[in-house]
Amino acid sequence: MSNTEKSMPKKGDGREQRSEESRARILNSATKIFAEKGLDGSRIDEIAEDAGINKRMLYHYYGSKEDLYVEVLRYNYHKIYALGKNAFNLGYDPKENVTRAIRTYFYFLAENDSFVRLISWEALNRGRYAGKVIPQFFDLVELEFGDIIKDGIKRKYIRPDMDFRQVILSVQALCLAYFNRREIVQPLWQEDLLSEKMLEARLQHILALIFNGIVCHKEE
Amino acid sequence: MSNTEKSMPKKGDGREQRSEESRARILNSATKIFAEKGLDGSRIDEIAEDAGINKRMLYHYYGSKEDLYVEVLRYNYHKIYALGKNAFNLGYDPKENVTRAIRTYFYFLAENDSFVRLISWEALNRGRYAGKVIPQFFDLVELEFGDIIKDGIKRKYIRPDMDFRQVILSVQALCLAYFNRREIVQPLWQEDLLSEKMLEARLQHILALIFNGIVCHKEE
DNA sequence: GAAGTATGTAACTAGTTAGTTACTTTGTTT
DNA sequence: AAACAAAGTAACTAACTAGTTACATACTTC
Repeated sequence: MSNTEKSMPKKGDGREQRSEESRARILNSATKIFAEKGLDGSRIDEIAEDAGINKRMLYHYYGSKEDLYVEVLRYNYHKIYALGKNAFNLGYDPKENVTRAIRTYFYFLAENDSFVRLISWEALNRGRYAGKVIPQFFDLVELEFGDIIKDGIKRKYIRPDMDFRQVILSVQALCLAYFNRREIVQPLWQEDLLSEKMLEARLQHILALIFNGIVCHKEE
Repeated sequence: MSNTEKSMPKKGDGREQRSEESRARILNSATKIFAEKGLDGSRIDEIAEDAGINKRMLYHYYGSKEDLYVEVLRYNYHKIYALGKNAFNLGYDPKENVTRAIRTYFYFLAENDSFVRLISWEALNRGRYAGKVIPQFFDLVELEFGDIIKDGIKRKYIRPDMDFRQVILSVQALCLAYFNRREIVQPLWQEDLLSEKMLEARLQHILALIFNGIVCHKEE
């Protein structure tokens, strides 16, 4: 669905508001198209058309294709930054903390396909553009999750030989890969990976793996 | 390093051999450049120049940019197919089997950066091109690793509630992410992620996670 | 309500890019 | 060695694409 229909500027609007709406429409369309096709695969004309705006104004607001791309990254990374700030706070029970953080992260990814794809493109871009944006946002989430892990170790719930950086990377990987590699996996699994049932099954698998691994343990 | 220097066709070579060499040089250069920049980011002219060959011949041998890309995928997927055939055979000890398979896969990725990047691009392409190649190769590896997991369950070493498809995806994710997200992680970790020490540390972390998870267990 | 400024449009430009064509060189076969 | 075919070259084309320019419209402010 194109962006145009839902919010073309009305004639009576104030100038500032219309401009604000134009900027927002461009950002939404750019998010959609950059996420779908990457920086190289996307066309400025397509973004402008999808946003229902003239190319002239797109350049007026965002300067260049690359600048727009960086803005898109900033805009989307901000979402997960906000998520971390709200949902990653430390409660008493370590298992509870880790579970909540992973669940929050997992369902955030499930609902933000653009985000998943944007960070995947960026990984392939070797973080060339994300580097301009990440220092402000990303490590904050990582650090907050890192605190949860470190707290779990201190309370002797998590094994002390676990490097929290490795754990963070692993949790990210386990969550991301499910969405990231969805289209590759789908034909082999023959199931709708985004159904409520399958999402929950994946989350439970991740939690089981993170907490206990695949091996039979006598206790629990 | 360009491909040209090492193997420009010698004047005395037979026609067939020169042609074979040209095809190979194109495939190597294309692998390098497609892996680096993706399908959209790569230029045919750049590939031709790197291969030290005229564009005319590139089209003569491979037809079109997309066809060449598919050939590159086929060529590289074949490597891991060969790997699976040799290294994923079933021994007696389930833990041993899983360990060997993961170690083999992990170090294969460590040594085949192009492969890592190509499958990552393909995930973002929604498997559009890999789909033409995967049926022959990829699921074979997956199935062989699947057999190892299923065997482990039968022997009561692996928990019976583990879905082997989820386990495969998780192992892939844990290995891939380390290389895939290397450049993003590097500035935060401040270490050379490809050093022998760090590679082995990551592998040990993956094995620990897969077998036992992060939680303290009394036995072992 | 006039002047000024932000928003918007369409046509254009200069450079790029996948793919082609007309032609040359070189190895092979008889 | 002549005839043929495969390998190779350089210049070209048509379509595309990021970014610009000259011009028009409409809101705001004085």
